[in-house]
Formats: sequence, structure tokens, C-alpha cells
Amino acid sequence: MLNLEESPARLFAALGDATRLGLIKRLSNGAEQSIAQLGEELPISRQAVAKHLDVLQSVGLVRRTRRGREVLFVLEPKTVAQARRWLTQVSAQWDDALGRLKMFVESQP
Amino acid sequence: MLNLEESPARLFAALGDATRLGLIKRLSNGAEQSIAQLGEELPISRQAVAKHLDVLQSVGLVRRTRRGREVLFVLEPKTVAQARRWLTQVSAQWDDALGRLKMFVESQP
DNA sequence: CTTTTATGCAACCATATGGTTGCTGATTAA
DNA sequence: TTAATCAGCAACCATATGGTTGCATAAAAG
Repeated sequence: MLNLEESPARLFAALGDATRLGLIKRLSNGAEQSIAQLGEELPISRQAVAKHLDVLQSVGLVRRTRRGREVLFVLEPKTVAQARRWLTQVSAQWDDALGRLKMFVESQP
Repeated sequence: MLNLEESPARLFAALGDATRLGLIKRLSNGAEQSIAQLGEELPISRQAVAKHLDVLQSVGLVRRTRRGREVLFVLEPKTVAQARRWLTQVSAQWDDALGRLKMFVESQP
């Protein structure tokens, strides 16, 4: 897996597509699903779906398993959590900064 | 502001670039900063920085204010929180699914 | 008033991205 | 065994993206 800690950009980029977000949402029900299944309701070709899944796998958002002739995909919630953590840190730093500003203002005579 | 609730894809796409993540991190200290300031340490042209800031503003991640001849940018933590919320929901749905699976397995004779 | 500073606008360029189609190979079903 | 299903590979295409340069404008500083 790539180093997402120091470069979450690729991870967010993988999330930055409506089709891929849909796939993730669909996979978040916990079920393993094949490429054909995942593409059933989508208005794009199977190959397009496969490419999207490749992108998701390349950043570790999904894991693939072969079973016979089909390939099953499952969500990797740890990677979702990594993205969440980055945003949480930004929010926390923001809150800290505002807190310090408030303290400074209140300490003025 | 665009409707991010039903289409967080554009929001994640805006986060999907290392330069923009750097800008966000830099802005998370709470200080308003100009385009020139934000681009000081970056190895790209001022126009490139301005374009990145346009992207961030177009999804509501930053807000711009004009002061004299310069334009100041400030982080919009509410939008960061929106992205975080989407990821949280995916995680929660995943946890629910696993919980139901566990209950089902344990209820088997 | 002249110069510097900070930004905006527009054209341009190379590459990435999201999509397609056609063909091939392997596995399951009839 | 033959037919249907699921996936992989490769080429191709249009548009988006991230970057550049050159010139213009407005405000602050000298």
C-alpha cells in the first residue's frame, strides 16, 4: 500500500468522483460484490467500473479477492478512517487556533 | 455555495491535490493570508496558487475577502466538517453491517 | 508623480482522467 | 462439449487539470 500518511492527496482524489463514492457507499453494507454486480445499476460500461475499482484499490480503499471466474471487492474501513483522521486534524488545529485567539483577546486589558 | 450534501465528490476532488492540502493545512492556523503569502514557499507560480485557491473556494473550503489591493483567504471549517461527516457515515454503515452480521451468526443454532 | 506590489485575465501546453470499443481467456452452466 | 458469463488487455478519444507566460489594472509606497 502507498504511504497515505504523508500523502493523503491521492486518497482524497480517489474519493473525488461521484461514481466511486457510489461504489464505496454500496460496499459499505459489508457485502463482497463482483465487478458485474457493482456495475449493474450504473449507466457506464463494465470496463469503466473496473477502472474505478482499480483506482479505489490503488489507494487501499477496497480489497479484491478472486473467487472462481469472478473478482469480489470489499471495503477497507481503515483507509476510510485515515482520510477522516486527516480532516479531524485540520479541524482540531483550527479549533486550537481559535481557542488561543480567544484567550489572547480575553487577556487584553 | 454548491450543494455538497448530495454531491460531496467535488469537495473530495478539491482535497485531492497535494498543493491544495498544503494550503488548507497552512490556513488551518486561523490566520487570514494573501495569495502572495500562501505561495511564498511553493515552487509554483502565483497564478497556479490562485487557481488552486479558486478550486478551494468553489467548493466552499475557503472564503475570500478583499482588503485594499490584496485578497485574503480564510479556512471554512464547516465545509471540512461536511467532508468528515460523509466519511463518518460510511464508517457507521459499515459498523452497522458488521454488527448485524455478528448478531446473525450468533443467533444460528 | 513614479515605482513597486498584489492581483486579474487570457491564451496556451502537456498530461491525466473518465469513458468507449474490440478482442481474448478462463470458468461455470446447459 | 458447447454456450454463456465474468473478467483482463489494449487502443483510442474527448475533456479536465495543473501548470506556464505575457500583459493589464489597481493600490500602496517612495
